[in-house]
Amino acid sequence: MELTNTSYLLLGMVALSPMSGYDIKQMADGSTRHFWQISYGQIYPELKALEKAGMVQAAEAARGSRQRTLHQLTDTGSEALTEWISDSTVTPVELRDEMLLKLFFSDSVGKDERIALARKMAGRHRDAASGLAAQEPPHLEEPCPMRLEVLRFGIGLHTWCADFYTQLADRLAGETKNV
Amino acid sequence: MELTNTSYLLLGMVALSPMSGYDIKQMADGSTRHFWQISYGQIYPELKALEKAGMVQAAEAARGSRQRTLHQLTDTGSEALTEWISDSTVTPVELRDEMLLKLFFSDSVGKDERIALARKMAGRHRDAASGLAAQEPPHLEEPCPMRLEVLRFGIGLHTWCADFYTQLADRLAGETKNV
DNA sequence: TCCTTCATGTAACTAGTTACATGATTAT
DNA sequence: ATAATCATGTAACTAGTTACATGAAGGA
Repeated sequence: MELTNTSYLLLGMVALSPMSGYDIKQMADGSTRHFWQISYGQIYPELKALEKAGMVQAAEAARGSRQRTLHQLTDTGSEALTEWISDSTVTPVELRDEMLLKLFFSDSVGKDERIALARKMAGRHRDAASGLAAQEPPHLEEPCPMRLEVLRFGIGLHTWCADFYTQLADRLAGETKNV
Repeated sequence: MELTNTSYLLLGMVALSPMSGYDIKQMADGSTRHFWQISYGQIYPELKALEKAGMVQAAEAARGSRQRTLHQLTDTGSEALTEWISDSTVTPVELRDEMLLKLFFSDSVGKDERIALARKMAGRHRDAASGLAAQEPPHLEEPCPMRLEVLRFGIGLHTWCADFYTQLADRLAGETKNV
């Protein structure tokens, strides 16, 4: 079976503790979302496939009469996960930004629209940064240092972006030429 | 007809000057690639669709017996493009980074592997930044200021990332605890 | 001669999203 | 009551990539 990065995300999550598909989605939304989104449409079918491949083991764990299936990493799954993490093949970071595409072509529109766009972008990144900052655990204990490092990366990145676009907007507003 | 962001990328490109699908690909690879990739598999069918929708006008412009179809923006296309750029609806930036996903889960692997990964990532961003820097025009004339701003954004972003991962790797290497 | 670049295209595939359906539990 | 949350799932769709095919022109 060919595992995708999303498969490894699932393996990595159940490695932290046994989880349901719902748990994984919650966890991912609160951690990996800013650089790797996932949806239920991937999670549930993929968990089934991983179980079939012997990478995770499913166990019924209903709460009352509300069904719930916990998934636990197997030795095979753990091995596959470790191998994947250890393989440091360089892969490119993929970025897609509609607003940046607009900014790229915005020479043809009026100055005010251009500035407004840059300011919106600055705001977007400020919001993203503060959203991530809210995820930071209040206590200074560090059970999983790298998760915290990655979170701080996200905060720093969006803060940098916010600053860039703020400065850009200010600079554009300060220029006298162009209408 | 429902236009996608990729459609607008094509419109934006042919707005600069009439272009063939091949030209667009070259242009995009040398400019928008770092935040909006495109492939021939999208370009050619989409150009046909845009022509049918009256957004671009195709004209045969063979060089010798080597075929070539130039596409020119129509008034309808120009209007659609301007409207799209002017609409400053806030859309999220999409990021996908396999290596960052590995780093996120790398608490379970050895310290050396973790550091190696961070260094690889630093290198990746250094390379990306210098690749973009090579795109910078040598002459200081600015026909399309925003294109240059977006390029500088890319350079700055990757430089920031490179610095982050370098510092992270150094910090991890400096720590005494953990094996 | 042969490799690279110019140039256009398509078919098959992969990944991922959206929208929906179902139903139990808990909080307001 | 009823809204929100917990929980699982699927079908249809969309976007995008990959791999291939074709062929001419130009340079080594």
